[in-house]
Amino acid sequence: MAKAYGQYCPLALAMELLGERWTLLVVSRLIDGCRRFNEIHRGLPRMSASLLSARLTRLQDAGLCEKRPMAEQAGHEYLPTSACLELEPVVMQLAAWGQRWARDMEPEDLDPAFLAWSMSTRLDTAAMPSGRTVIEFEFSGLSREYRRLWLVNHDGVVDMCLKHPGFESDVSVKADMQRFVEAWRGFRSMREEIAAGHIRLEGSPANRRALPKWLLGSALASVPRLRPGAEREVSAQLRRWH
Amino acid sequence: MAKAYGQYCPLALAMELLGERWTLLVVSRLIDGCRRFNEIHRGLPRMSASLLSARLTRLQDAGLCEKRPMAEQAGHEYLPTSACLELEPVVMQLAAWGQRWARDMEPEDLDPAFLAWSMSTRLDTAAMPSGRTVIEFEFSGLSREYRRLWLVNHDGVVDMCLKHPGFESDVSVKADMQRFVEAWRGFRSMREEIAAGHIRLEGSPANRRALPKWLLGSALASVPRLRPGAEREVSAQLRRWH
DNA sequence: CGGTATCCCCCGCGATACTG
DNA sequence: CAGTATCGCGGGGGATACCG
Repeated sequence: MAKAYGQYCPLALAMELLGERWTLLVVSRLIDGCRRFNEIHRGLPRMSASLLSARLTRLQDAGLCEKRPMAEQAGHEYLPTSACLELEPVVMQLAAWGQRWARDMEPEDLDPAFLAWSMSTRLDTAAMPSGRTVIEFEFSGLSREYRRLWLVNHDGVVDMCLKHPGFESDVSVKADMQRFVEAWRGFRSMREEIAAGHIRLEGSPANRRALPKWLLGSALASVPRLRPGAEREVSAQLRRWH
Repeated sequence: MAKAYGQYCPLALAMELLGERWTLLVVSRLIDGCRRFNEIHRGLPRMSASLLSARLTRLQDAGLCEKRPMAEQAGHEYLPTSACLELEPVVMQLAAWGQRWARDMEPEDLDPAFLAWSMSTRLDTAAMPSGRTVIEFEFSGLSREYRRLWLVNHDGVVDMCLKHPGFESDVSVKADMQRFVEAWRGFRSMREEIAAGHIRLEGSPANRRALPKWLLGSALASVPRLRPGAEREVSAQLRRWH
C-alpha cells in the first residue's frame, strides 16, 4: 500500500503491483515456464537474488504465484496462478510494443548472460544432431574486449555456459555483439550478416551451413520496428540545452 | 537510462519507460482524449503538477506525445503519437486485469476528486434533460466525516465541482462512499443498492427514477471479478509473523 | 490558468555477507 | 545450491513556493 495511487481506478491498482521494478519481468519468466529460483534468475541476470526473492514473496501475497517444496529434490518451485497466466496477452503485447517503439539499444543493454539465456530458449534442437552439440560464441565490442559463451545441446536438453564447458566446440560464431543482437532481434538478416562476413562461422562445412537454422532468433523478430532513428533523442537533447 | 535493466529484452525496454510510476496512467488519459495539462491532471488528482510535467516531458522524449502551443488560447496541448495510441490494447487489458485480480479497495483509494472525474466521463448526457442538470453527491465513511461534490451537465458539456457550483441541485445522492464505488465498479447492483436504501436519492420523482440511467458506471463494470476475498491477505500477514 | 524550480526526506534496491 | 539478512546511498517524488 505504500506506493498506492490513491484512486480505485483498476489500471492504477494493477500498476501498483505490476509497475514495480522487475515485477513484470518475473511474471514473464513464470509464464515462460520457469519454475525454480535459479531458473528464473538465469533469465534475469542483472537482478540481485535478494530482490528476486522479495518480488516472489510479493507475487505470492498478491496471489500471482505459489511456492511449494519440491517433491524429490531440495528447494522449492514457484508456480504461476491463473491470475498470473492471465497476464500473458499483456506481456506479449507489451513486448511487441517494445520491439516496435522502445528506445534503441545501447552498449549497456548487451548483457552476455542474458543473450546466452535467451538463445538457449530459442534453439531448434529438433534440427540439431543427436548426441551432444556445442556452439561457441565470441563477441567483441564489449568493455572487456571480448566475451565467450557456449550453448550445449544434448538430445534436446540445452545448457548455457559462461565458462568453458569442457567440451570441444562443434561450431563457433564470432561477431560484434551489438550487430549480432540486431540480427537476433530481426533488425538485420542473420544470413546476410553471415554472407557479408560481419558474423563469422568456424567449424565443419555441414555445421556452418546448418547453424543459421538452429538459431531461431527472438520470438518477436518478425514484428517490424516502427520507431524512427536517433533524431528524436537528439532533439530531446537540444530541448534540454534550451 | 538510469533505471535500465541491462538487457535488450523488448519487455524490459518497454517497462523501463512504462513501468515508471504514473507513466501508464498519463498514457491512459492521453488515449482517453485528454489534451490540456489540467484536463490530464483532473483525471490524476493525487499526482503533483511538477511530476506530471516531468512525465509529459519524458513521454515527449520517448516519442509518445507532442506538445504544441494552442492556436487561439493560452497554454499548450499534448497530443498522443501513434506509438502512444498503440498502447490502447495494453492499457485496456491491464485495466481489465486490475478489475479481475487486483487487490481489494481500501479507504485510502477513495479519492472523491477522482470519483468525480470518473463519473463526469461516464454520464449519459443524451438521456438527460436539455438545459442544465445538477447532480449532487454526499458521501460518508470518509475521514472528514462526509464529502460533497457536484456534476453539472449543460447540454452535453459536463463539469465536475468539488465546491458548491452556485446552482441548485436537481437530484442528490447520499451513500457510504465505499459502497457507492463498489456499485459504480460493478461489484454490486446500483439499482439494488438504491432499492435497499444503501444509496439514497432525493429530488423530484422523475429525476430519482431517471438518475440510475444517467450514471453509466465504470466502463469495466461488466468484467467479472475473479479474485477471492480477503483470506489471501490474512495468510500473507500470518506468514510475516513467522 | 499552466506550469517550473527547489528542497529534502524516505525507501528502493544494489552490494555484500552469511546460512541451512 | 537456494536463498535470507543487513547496511548504506542515490534519486524518485511529495510539498511548497514561485513565475509568466
